[in-house]
Amino acid sequence: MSKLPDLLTIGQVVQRSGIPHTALRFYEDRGLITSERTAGNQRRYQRGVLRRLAFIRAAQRVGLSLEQIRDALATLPDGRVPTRTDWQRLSRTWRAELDARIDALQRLRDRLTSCIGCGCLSLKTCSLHNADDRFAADGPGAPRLRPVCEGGR
Amino acid sequence: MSKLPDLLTIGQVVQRSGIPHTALRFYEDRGLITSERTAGNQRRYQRGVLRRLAFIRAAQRVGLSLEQIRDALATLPDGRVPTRTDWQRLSRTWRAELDARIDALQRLRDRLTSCIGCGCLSLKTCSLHNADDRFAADGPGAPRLRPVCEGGR
DNA sequence: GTGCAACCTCGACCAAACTCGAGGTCAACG
DNA sequence: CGTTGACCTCGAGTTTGGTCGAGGTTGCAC
Repeated sequence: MSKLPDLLTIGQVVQRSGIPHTALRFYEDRGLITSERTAGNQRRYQRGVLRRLAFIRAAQRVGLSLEQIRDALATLPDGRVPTRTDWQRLSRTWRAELDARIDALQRLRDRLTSCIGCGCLSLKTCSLHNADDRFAADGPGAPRLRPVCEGGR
Repeated sequence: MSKLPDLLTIGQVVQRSGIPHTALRFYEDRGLITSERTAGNQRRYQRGVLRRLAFIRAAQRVGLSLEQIRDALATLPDGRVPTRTDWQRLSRTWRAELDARIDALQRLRDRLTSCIGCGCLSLKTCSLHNADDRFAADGPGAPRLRPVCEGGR
């Protein structure tokens, strides 16, 4: 009986994920994915890496940094293949963060229209400016989702 | 004469905008703002620069690149102080862009939940992955600033 | 007319997220 | 055994959006 091979070469992963090999190695460096090695020191990936990669790309698309993604992936079980439940847990986290992000964007859009749009924009009184302050002072507590763009550092 | 002391030093602009002087010079280099010079070669900003700066920060917050912002600002009249109407025109542009971004984020969130969340994630069939493909084809060169979502391009 | 803060330029450096290239190894086919 | 293509490491380069520091000038108060 022909059985699907359990381990993928880097070339196969490139082909199936669309992610360049340079990026794969980069992700490995950064601890987002892992690989085993053959006797000849070549990488062999477990199938699950494809799901991880899809997840990484999806998370990047919504503006999360590799560091944040790595931290999230680190919550997946180490020894075994993640179950549907494991992924669901992660997904719920992203869902909440996405909701927050959408919310922030909508607020911003509405302010932008009513504030810049009306020509009243003043650094003293404008709510857009105040919004900046609020963002800047967002500090204490858990590290928030990186804002869409961090105004000044 | 009633010559209004309309011109601000860079220090004053820093104080009133909260943007560091290094960034101000950087923005000037990139053509986002302009300044006049005194006989002694020091920058003097027109009052309107404050509104421009607020606009720049607001646009950055929603994930637009300085290049995009510069292009948008370039549509403002060159010789005269922009009127409310000028700003309104710009604001409408952003409004559309923001709407598109919000839309894309929502779609992504829904897909993420229904796709990764359900554990079905497959690189062959998953719509998340198909969305990724467009990304992978982005060609060589350095990565663009990761947009909130690749909706507008 | 001097002291000093504020300002100037310019080049180096930072961080993220990669890409590229050089120089070498491994695996499989003929 | 030789060739070819896939793979390896490691360091340097790229873009965006800045910051930092050195070394020099300006502006204003005393």
